Amino acid sequence: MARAAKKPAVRPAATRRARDPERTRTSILDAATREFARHGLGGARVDRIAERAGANKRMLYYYFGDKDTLFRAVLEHVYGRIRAAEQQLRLLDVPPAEGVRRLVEFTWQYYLAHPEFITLLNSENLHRARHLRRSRHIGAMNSPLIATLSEILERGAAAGAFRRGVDPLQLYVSIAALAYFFLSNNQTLSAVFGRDLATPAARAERLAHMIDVVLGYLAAAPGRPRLTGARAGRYLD
Amino acid sequence: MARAAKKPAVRPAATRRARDPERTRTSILDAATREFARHGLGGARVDRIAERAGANKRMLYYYFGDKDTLFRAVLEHVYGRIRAAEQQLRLLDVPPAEGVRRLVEFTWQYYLAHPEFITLLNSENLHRARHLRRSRHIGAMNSPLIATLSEILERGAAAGAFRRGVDPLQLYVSIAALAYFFLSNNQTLSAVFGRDLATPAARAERLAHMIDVVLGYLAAAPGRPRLTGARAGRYLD
Amino acid sequence: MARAAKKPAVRPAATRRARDPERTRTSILDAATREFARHGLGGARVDRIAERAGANKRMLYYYFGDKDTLFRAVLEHVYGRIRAAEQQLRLLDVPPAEGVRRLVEFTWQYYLAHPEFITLLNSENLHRARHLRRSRHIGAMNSPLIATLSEILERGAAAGAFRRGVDPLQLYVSIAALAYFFLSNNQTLSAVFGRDLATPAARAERLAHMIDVVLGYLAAAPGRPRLTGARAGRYLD
Amino acid sequence: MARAAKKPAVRPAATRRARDPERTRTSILDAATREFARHGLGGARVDRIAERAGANKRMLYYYFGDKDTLFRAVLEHVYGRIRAAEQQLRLLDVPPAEGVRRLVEFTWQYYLAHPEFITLLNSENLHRARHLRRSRHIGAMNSPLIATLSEILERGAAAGAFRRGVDPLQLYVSIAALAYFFLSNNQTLSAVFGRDLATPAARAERLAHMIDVVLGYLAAAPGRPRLTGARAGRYLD
DNA sequence: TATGAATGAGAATTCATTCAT
DNA sequence: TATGAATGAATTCTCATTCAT
Repeated sequence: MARAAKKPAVRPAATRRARDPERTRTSILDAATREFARHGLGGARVDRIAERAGANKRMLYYYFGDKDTLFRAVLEHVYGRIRAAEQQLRLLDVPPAEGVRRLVEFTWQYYLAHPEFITLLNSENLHRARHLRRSRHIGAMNSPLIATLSEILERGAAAGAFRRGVDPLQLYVSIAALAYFFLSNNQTLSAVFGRDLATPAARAERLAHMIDVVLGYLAAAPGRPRLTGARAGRYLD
Repeated sequence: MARAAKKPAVRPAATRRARDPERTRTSILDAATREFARHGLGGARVDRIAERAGANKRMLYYYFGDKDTLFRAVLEHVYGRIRAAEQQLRLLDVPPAEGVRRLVEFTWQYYLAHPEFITLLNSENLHRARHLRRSRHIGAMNSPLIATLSEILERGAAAGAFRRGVDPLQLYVSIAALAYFFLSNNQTLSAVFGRDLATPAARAERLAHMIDVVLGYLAAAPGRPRLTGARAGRYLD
Repeated sequence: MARAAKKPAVRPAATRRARDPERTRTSILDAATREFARHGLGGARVDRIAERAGANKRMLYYYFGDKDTLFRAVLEHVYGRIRAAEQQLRLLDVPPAEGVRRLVEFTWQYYLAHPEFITLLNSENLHRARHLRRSRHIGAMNSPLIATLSEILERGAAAGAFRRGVDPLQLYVSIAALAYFFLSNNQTLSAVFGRDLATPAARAERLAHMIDVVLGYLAAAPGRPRLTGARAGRYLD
Repeated sequence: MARAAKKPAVRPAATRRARDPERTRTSILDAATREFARHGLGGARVDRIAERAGANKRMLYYYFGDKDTLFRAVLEHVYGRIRAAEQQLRLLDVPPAEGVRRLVEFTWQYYLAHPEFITLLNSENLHRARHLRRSRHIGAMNSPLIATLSEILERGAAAGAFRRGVDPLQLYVSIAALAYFFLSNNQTLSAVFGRDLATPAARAERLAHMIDVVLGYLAAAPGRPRLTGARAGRYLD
């Protein structure tokens, strides 16, 4: 209805966006990943995403519906990438202890190389996993490494190198925790302890420590009294 | 459509807020803590804070200047509370292993009882510790437990119960990490693994596992080759 | 938040719309009739029309130019339909009173069966008949029933059954009014009077009343003093 | 959070809006009445309302919540006005026929003087009385004239001047209908019949006709067979 | 004739913040 | 110290329309 008569669009053909849907979609997704990672869901700006993607803001809604759905797409995207990277690991090709060490190193390096994964997950947790739960791809986000780790633990225990009764899920979570927390909270830790924990040296120390903790725990002499499985009941609130 | 609209405001003088500056300030701070914890800095709403505090929005500016400064005040507040709680611990009154166990339990229980601490820290890290660095009280946020832990580690090593060469800061961070990550990421972990990790049983399991990991690591037989301190250089990027 | 987003569009060639220009045009017109009737001109959405028509949005512009012109086409379409229906009436084949009764009944039933006619007319009146005035078919929208009614009134008066001096246009408008208003305003009347006026019983009552009014008026005893024609001057503002 | 540092507001005190809440509210309501009446709910623009009210757009939300609620407030407002005007009528102070005539004249003149009432009601009916039904004042919108009319009909029937068995609600609706439809649809009727129905003469004619119809109907000789009450069953669909 | 992609100007609504009293 | 009213700049999302193929 005569919505403000169009200007004859004098824009030269060169600056017009190429008709490449896939490319448009991808550039929006990349820009969104970056924006959400940097500012969180609440702080992210749709305008900035569109601008950085070099796309018309309208396209963002055309392809993704709305901001929340776009956020979900971003989550699925980054989960997809970490799962793809995990596929490359060949943890069962080496001795158990080496396999665990590689898993710790991989986890550490992945988080280090993909800081957006950490902040995106934090945002999603702030929102109580609202978007993730709505995702149809959620099943695919469950890491296949749990099964691999289970196998490693069994082999290690069978060889007498590892303690018995370790829950692979708990261990997986702990490995993630040791790396994730240090990086996620790097800024506040550095501020509070008055010590820059982002230097290469500080990082190297951290990785070494993490490996020590994990392997040290797994290798612990069996004779010692220990809390596991059944005895955990003591800690029920 | 449909939202709260101005009602003709006929509040009788009697119900008007008493002129109790301290109480006003405190209720604003509490409401802000809750709001920032729940929605993050970007998602928090000044209006909601004022409303929940039962204070006029203007008061918020009167006492705290602006939203960012209020957020900083909240951070200082929650840090103050955890430090106060830590003061109560008497970790040196018991044997080293017991002291460490108590520290793990304390950390776990504090985070569990104060979920706002976790989300507030996550928000602050998203903002690269911007507010914390501006705080004059930042020195006071450095936990005194590092020193205590250092003493415990020494005693344990001297008694032959603990391994040597453990960096108390790294260990402190690891203990925090094992608890923090599980709780901070509880929602996404539960969603992805299709397993409710917020149940009492799941929590009890986690705590037991954490204690196992920490004590198992510390107790690890010294004879084994291990990566620490000097050898960490291998992990420099 | 949450809306329809682009799905990767993998529609197989087979399901693609056949190249049937007339069918495309018709389905767009039908969808538009429905959309404009339901939401008014301002509330109607071009997207919804295209979607419901199963046509590409571009086609809508190809065939009708723009939203306003499409609205005009819809008006012409519905006017055409009511005129066609009126052609079927054989009001002069029966006695005058019966003819009038049939006209009232027809009017009532047509509006009842075509609620879109009412809301479309309301929309057009809101826009001060802007589209209608631009229509080239506007002449054809003048109901032939005025002439028929004129003939009926004359016959009735000649037979001493009807009063004299009745303006057929005024009567035609009144008959329409009695039916139209009740149906057009059915929702607000029902709400305000706290009585569902859309039930079969309420409708039957209304029709009976309307017939009473019209025939009662026409049959009114002649001797009584009455205001018509010349004396209407009294009501000039 | 440092939302674009405010410009020092160099606006002279004179142009600053007076702190008169009631006046602000009223001017918004008036502007909204006009805008909704002219463009319908869908076509109305919140910006235009604010501008015409001389108020900041934000105030509209401050006082009314959102566009829909504002529309509801407008409806309540105009209903309130017509009910107030009806209160002034003293229909029982004159003979029955004169009372009815006055009611018809009042209805006509009110609609004529308040065209916004008509278009607002049309809009509300387009939206299926959605806003009205949500109104808490809906009870007060039921005209007290129904009761008055009932009394008039009884008196007239007792005096042998009016027919018996007339439903006051139906008659009230018919009176409204005869006036409302002519005015509501004036533009399309004028266009279609190629005759300007907005002239003083056309209006005078219409009013005279309406009075004739209503009084003629009421005065109709009782002996004639007639459809009322019980016999209405014939018209059940 | 048909389609999916793209556009720019709005549209409603929200937000942190300030003013007048 | 406290309050309700007011502000202007965003912010998300929408809409009619056009382009390239």
